[in-house]
Amino acid sequence: MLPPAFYDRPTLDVARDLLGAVVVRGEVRLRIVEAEAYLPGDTAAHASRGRTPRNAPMWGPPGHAYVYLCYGIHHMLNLVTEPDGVPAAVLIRGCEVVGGHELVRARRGRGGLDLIGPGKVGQALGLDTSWSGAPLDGELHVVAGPPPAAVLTSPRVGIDYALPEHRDAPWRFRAAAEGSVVSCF
DNA sequence: ACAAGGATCCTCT
DNA sequence: GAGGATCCTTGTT
Repeated sequence: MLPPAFYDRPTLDVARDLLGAVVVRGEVRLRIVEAEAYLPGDTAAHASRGRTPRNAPMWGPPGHAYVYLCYGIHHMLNLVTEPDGVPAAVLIRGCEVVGGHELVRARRGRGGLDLIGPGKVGQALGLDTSWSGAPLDGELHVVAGPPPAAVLTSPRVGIDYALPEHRDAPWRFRAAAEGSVVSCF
């Protein structure tokens, strides 16, 4: 499984390198195909408005989860990066189911196995805010996987409130679908 | 103690 | 393509 040192690096590098890796909780195994970086000093990041009980894990040691509730419904999974004391994380925005299909189907209901969208990832893993701050070395962890053949970058989603230089920064990373040409952006 | 809004998803038209 | 769901976190009174 990926060690804390993997996360203890510049967040943009970690976000890109997470593509192809597999998030594991029990039977459920999800290959990461889309992620966004939230950097120190980034006005799109929760951490930019100061440390609060909710976002405290972002300041914590690397290799831990930061899970929060969005729109009262969706549990978002982030992986904390950079050294202890530096607030940064990678949001897992999209995955492919590579194990535990039945459990994912049961958790997602009619939603099926499509896991493009951070809320769907949290639901497929059965996460809630009690997982926030959990180390990624136990029931929830990440293992290495084959990297994608190509990586697409684009601006991040849903952060219109951020300063333009952060709103427009290409800090969203997506694995190019196998056999596809560059498109969809 | 209160009000506002959010790193979204699903359904319906 | 638009709107509602849904509730916690946060900053303010």
